[in-house]
Amino acid sequence: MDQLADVFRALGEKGRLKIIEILTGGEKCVCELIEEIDLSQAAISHHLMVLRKAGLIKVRREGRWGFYSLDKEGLEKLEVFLEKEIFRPAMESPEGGGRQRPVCSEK
Amino acid sequence: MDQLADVFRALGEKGRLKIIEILTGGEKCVCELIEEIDLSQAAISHHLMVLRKAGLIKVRREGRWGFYSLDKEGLEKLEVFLEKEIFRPAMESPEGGGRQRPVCSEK
DNA sequence: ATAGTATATGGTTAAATTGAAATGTATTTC
DNA sequence: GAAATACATTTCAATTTAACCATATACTAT
Repeated sequence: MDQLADVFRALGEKGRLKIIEILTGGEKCVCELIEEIDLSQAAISHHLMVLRKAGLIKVRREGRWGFYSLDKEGLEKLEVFLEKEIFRPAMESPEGGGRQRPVCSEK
Repeated sequence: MDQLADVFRALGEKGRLKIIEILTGGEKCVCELIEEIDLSQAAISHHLMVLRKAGLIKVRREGRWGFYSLDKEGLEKLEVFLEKEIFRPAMESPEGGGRQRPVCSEK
């Protein structure tokens, strides 16, 4: 449940979100990311690391190149959690508890 | 697209995630959150502000009390974005681009 | 071996975030 | 009106994070 916060924190940055979006188009080489994103190579490399630690992407190394792609397993875990624990309960929860006085007033 | 990062950043903290989870049970008074979460009143108040700015929760004020609940509209926007822009494309993207050599090697 | 290319990593610094404490502000109760 | 309650806001120190630069590694080509 603490890992989950890491996942969201990883997504909570413009550059990293951009990386994820690009990778929805399929596997990409680091050099392509560098071309498409206006950040230094070092910064992108760092962001890739953060996303990888969060379980959102994975690498395949081929010689001196690194090919990154979405980690479908990690994303699916996220999707399931969000649906089951957040979105569905949220939509089903009553619209306004309707209370006039809270619990704290009852002591 | 920059707001979106704010939403994720808001979710990327244990305490705030906990608040969201509690609120999936329906509207709650601040005092209830204070009882259930092991953080100072000030910290919780601050987290509530962050979540509110991100459009994830909303307040209803009743006298001196504040009742917080999930912002269904904001959550639905998030859900739609994730499904359309991330999860679905991710699942449909080819498993491994299969390239042996990247774009950068072609110059 | 040498040089070059692609990427990762470590050090540094600035900025953002966190939480605690104190204080401020309504609102209610007496 | 005074005291108490519920909560928000400000201030500050500690921690975390992002970006840059320089350097390191890993592989390739010569």
